[in-house]
Amino acid sequence: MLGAMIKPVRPPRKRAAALLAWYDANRRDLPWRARPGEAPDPYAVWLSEIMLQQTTVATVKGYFARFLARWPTVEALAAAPPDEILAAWAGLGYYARARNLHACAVRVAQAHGGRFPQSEEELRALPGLGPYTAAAVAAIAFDAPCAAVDGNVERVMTRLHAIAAPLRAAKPLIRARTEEMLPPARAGDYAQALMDLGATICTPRAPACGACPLAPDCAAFAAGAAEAYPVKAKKAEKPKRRGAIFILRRGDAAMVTRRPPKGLFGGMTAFPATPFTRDVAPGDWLDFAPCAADWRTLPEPVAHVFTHFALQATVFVAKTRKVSPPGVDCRWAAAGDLDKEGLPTLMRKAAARAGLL
DNA sequence: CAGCCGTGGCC
DNA sequence: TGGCCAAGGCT
Repeated sequence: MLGAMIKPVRPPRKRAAALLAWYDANRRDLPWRARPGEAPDPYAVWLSEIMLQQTTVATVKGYFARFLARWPTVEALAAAPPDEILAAWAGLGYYARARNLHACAVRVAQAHGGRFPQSEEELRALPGLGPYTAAAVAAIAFDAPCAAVDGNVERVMTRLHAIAAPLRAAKPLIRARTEEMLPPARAGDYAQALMDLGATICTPRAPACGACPLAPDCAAFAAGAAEAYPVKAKKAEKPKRRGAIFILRRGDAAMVTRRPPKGLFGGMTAFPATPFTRDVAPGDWLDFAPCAADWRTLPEPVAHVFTHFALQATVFVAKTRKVSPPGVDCRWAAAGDLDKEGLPTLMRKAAARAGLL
């Protein structure tokens, strides 16, 4: 009877074997993923990992295909004008990723002879690669024995071990639990297996525990409380802000400008606008117009929700006959070419509202 | 180190 | 409909 109260959990190595067996039978076929037995392309692995940061697989697929077709190698990407990369990234969000993408490509091309370094430490030193991405590229592209801990893994591990501490405090334990299962070989498959499990079985809501290869070991499942994990801190209330976007028409063209290199939409092409990082009172809006003109507001403001605030942007439109754009970094963009300019989604909404798209 | 940084889809 | 979520990194 001794031990009758102890849950018969398999040792980490057995759990990993069960996970890898499940992965071999259920792995997702993704465009950036090497087929079994084929060598992964480190460039494709890296590019996909950057795009997938806080971004869904469905959204990334189109961007990944376009980038890989246009810039097939890291050298090609390094040689591309940063503006073209930013424009191609438009709509994907978190534009610092695009700036770091190019900076990283240049570094790999120049300092590493066009080959990605294989160690987690060297990868971690590249722009845009944090703890997760460095480990993921090392494991997936080079089979280095590294544990890549992302949101999927955090969910799987907090459930597997019923880790009730809030996520931030739980991170060291989650890492230890992930590393203890790391198989000596197949580190890349292990990383991808955990992500596939998190994406298809161990989902945030309504997890399919009945189909989970780790269910026999899962403390949360045993307690019937899988959905209770991970425990997250309360989120701050999302502020509501107001602002304005200015569309200056000159015949068929509209004035666009280059956003400052950092901050919201850093480096992107956009219409002139009030600051969005704070609420700007309607009475102050015209202070930020690119020039004096007969500015008319469109009837309905454009609504756009960012990660940490919700914006209601009133769109102003005016016509001018001046030949030269009124500001530094300003130029005229033909309405028919606006698609190629690579406008962030908020600016596309404004253009559409003004009838330019 | 908590705040900043996009977007689209889901229920 | 609004909150939550998705393969995080930077400062």
